[in-house]
Amino acid sequence: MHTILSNIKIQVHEKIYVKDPETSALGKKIIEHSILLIDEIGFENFTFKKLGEKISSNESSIYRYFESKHKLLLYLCSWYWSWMEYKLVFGTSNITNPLEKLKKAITIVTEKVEDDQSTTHINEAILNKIIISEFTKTLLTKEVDEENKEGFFQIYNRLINRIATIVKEVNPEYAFAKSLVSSIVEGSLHQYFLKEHIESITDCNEWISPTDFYLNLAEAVVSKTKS
Amino acid sequence: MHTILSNIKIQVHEKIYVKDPETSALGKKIIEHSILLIDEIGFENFTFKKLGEKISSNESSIYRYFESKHKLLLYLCSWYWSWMEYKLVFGTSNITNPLEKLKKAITIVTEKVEDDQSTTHINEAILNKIIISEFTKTLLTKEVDEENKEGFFQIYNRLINRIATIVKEVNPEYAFAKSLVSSIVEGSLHQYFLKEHIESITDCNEWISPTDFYLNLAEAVVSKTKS
DNA sequence: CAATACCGATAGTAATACTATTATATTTGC
DNA sequence: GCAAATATAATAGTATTACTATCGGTATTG
Repeated sequence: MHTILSNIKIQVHEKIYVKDPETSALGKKIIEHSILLIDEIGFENFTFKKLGEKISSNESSIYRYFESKHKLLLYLCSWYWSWMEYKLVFGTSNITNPLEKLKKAITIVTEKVEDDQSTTHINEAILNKIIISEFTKTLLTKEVDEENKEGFFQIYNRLINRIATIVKEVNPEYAFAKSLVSSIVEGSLHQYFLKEHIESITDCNEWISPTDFYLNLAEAVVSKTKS
Repeated sequence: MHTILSNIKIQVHEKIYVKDPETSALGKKIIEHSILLIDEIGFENFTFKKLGEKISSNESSIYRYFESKHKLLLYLCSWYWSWMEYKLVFGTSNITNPLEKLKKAITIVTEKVEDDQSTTHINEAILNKIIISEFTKTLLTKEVDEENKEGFFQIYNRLINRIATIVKEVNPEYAFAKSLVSSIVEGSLHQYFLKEHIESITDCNEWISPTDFYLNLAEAVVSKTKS
């Protein structure tokens, strides 16, 4: 996996950034430390000024890469889902049995994320924590329609639809493939959050993972005979 | 339902407000118009100053009721879930068959919300729109642990657990009752959001409702034989 | 009818989320 | 190797936000 990932290009929509952070050392530093800082203090308390201090750079320099902190968050999310899509495509490509393929897909998108050593400036395990706490906030804004039209959620969209296609292969009769997948992907983030913060309304804990829960759920749902 | 709801007291944790808005005309006006204004411009753009202008009152007066806009949102969410809990308890009380009871419960928490005429200053249909767009934001903060400890999410918690108990009655073997319910309640909000804004990743539309999706899902999951 | 709670108005503060300008480094292309 | 182009840093400035504090007037109540 190492060599392959370092070769493929993680795609992020061009209009999300002013200048591509992958093209300079400062850009990479911005990405690397924004992940750490957002995780540390939360997106609400995160500012470009604070980030500038952390990387011994200037607020105004960061604005040359991202026009707002919201766009930076969109960048991180896009990057994450692109990386996840890669893992999905790679991890399921050689499985022919649809149900097995679906199980593998669900495992990939719901399992605990470990750091991917092939990207030196991005810690995926920490980025995943940000996705858990901040991703839905990128959708839940008054600008969602425009941003969706611009294609800022394209990759996420494609990821959901890839898995929905697998669901359809397992059971062409099932009428809610997209809703099932979007609720699994988003729900999985939510279960991880509850596990850490509001344990009283989840069964997920040290021994039971969101993956266990959703594998069980998906299997029950797609194998259900028509009612 | 009319007379009963106007008699029961919707409970909101005391520490959420500085002064109970139910005790004065201004307080009720704050609640009524904060719902309308948050729906109109979104929580991020909502300020006490703007609300003050809308109700021909002063910013500082609103601060006498809520110490921050975050607390006001917590109030609205608590109110909503308390109202929903009432509807749940009332709507399921006379059903003895566990599966029927569960179906009814899921229907209540996932169906389209209509305005409840018995509360004159609160438009539940619009409040529901706010819950869809803003509720998860109340959880996804750096203060969630303290606030949870304070009991600010108590009612939501109780609602989830009430339904989880019904799941257990239907199938005592099922190991993920709480996760199932929390993912249905939160997921339903998400599906409503997608239906309005990112239709490409949901099957819900004019004809298929989140309720259809989740009734089908829950039935499949709880009736599944142990694997 | 006096006390008191309530509300509105005003002022002020530190921080946020930027924009604009200028100066200084650094890179690159010839 | 040097000029030109580009990137970055430093500084200043703006409108807005999210409050806090104070004060004076009005309505309520005991």
